[in-house]
Amino acid sequence: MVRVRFAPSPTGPLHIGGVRTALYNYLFARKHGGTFILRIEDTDQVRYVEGAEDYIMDSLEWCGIKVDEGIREDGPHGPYRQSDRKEIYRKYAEELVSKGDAYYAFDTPADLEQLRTSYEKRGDTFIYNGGSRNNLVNSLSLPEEDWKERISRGESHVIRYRMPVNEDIHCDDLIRGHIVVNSSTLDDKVLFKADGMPTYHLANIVDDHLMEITHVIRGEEWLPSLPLHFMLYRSFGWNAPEFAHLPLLLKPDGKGKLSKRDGDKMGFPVFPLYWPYGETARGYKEDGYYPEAFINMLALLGWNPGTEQELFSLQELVNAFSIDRVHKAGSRFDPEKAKWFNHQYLVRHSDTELAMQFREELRSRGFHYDLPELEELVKMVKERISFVKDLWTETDFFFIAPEKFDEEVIRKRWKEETPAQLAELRAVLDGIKDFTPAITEAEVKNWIASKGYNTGSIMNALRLVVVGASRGPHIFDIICWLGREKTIERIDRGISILGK
RNA sequence: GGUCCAUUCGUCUAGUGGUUAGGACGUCAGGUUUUCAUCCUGGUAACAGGGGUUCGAUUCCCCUAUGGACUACCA
Repeated sequence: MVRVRFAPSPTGPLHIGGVRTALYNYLFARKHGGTFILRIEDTDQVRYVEGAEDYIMDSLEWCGIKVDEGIREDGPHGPYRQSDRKEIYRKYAEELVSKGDAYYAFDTPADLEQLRTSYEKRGDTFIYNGGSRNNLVNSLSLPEEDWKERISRGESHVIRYRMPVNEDIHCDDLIRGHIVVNSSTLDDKVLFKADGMPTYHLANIVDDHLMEITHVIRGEEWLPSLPLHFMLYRSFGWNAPEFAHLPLLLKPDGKGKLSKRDGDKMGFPVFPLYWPYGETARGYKEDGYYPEAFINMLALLGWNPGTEQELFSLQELVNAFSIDRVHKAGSRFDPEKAKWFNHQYLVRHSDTELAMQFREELRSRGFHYDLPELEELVKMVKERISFVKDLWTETDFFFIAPEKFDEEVIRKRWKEETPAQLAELRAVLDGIKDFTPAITEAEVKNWIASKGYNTGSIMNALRLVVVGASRGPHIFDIICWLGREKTIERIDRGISILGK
């Protein structure tokens, strides 16, 4: 039975890299008929941010990633928040001490900091491990009655893992294969902090064991601690789960991990939802992305099915997903492709649905229209937009007669004879009984031909007075949607403003 | 600095010893649309470098380079 977990830390808004990690865990669980668990790792009391926990859960919900066991849904392995599990960790740390695989250390952070800088000055690196622990203040270097006295006195202390000396640690990763690290390059990591909380390393291993996690799928930033985690499982005598370390999401340009700064700089969100606290951040949802498009885009960043299919529903992703098709190298995030995905999903939405959303937007702008009219509009422009909000920018001139007229177009299209021709056209339009695109187009073209006018100059001048610029759908679709009256109004207005 | 991981078009990637190195995004050109866009067609563009192994390496091994992660009583 597959059991996986997504274990974020509530230190701020959930980054899209985190969303992808959650997604891959979810896909893997669903693919194998397993369970997807959300565990909140809030053992750092200092970095805890109010609201982050709800943000994480709301984000997953928006994405359609359903949690099977977690804070909101509860489950048989709770609680699912580490601060609520506080009581269980100390005894595991003590268990390791009694086994001789961990020890008490009394060095203060200030002492260690000083050591680090003095080593650095000499060009050395300070490592708290088998090479140095005997010269430091801990239960391995101190006489037994001394360190026992310190503990009973309540002296501040931590519990550190006793990393073996010069032993090759062999680990396996589902994505990266076999990895060997010599234990002497590793340090005696703190497992239990002086504040009574476990560190990530301890809490993570204990909870994964207690929650019967079978596969740990997490970001590549955890790869360096994989040997430690292997050792912890060994010390506890537990079977280790399978591990898979996902490649990182990189900046679209330049170097390094994708960060909030990149989004701000290049104009795209780095978070799924709007983050309302402190330094606010925009979200994909509020930017107008469909969750399906967002998820689809994210899924293909670092994984692919080996076929040429690019558009996947969540269910299709579940069916196609496999961990061994996850790419090894980090992937640069491409905001342009994200837009393309959204466009693909937008055009697949029905005209009616888009029209309903558009109607809401128009209402907020003070315009009230019926659905069928708006559906006509949607039909005209949906192919050329990526977001629902683009409906307005593409069709604003349908609702507001142009205030300004494009200078470039005026220069090219507004000739001496234009006002007179448009006045004639006005009369022609006025005489058309059935004001539909097909009939209007035919009548107007007949008139142009009979007069020997130049089609291009008439059509473009008409577009100029109706739209104000050289853009928009087919001109006859535009004027027929507007109706005869408004079209004529705009012609009159254009002639009076642009004159001759 | 140390440890570990990675390296195919600008970007996401396919490819597991013999391919004209394929697709998508972007970009460019042509066609369509007497607007703009869409759409269609086509083009551009990649195996980081050097050694091996092999009849033959993008593919296997080593070195170098480059990039990345980690190096906290943070996760």
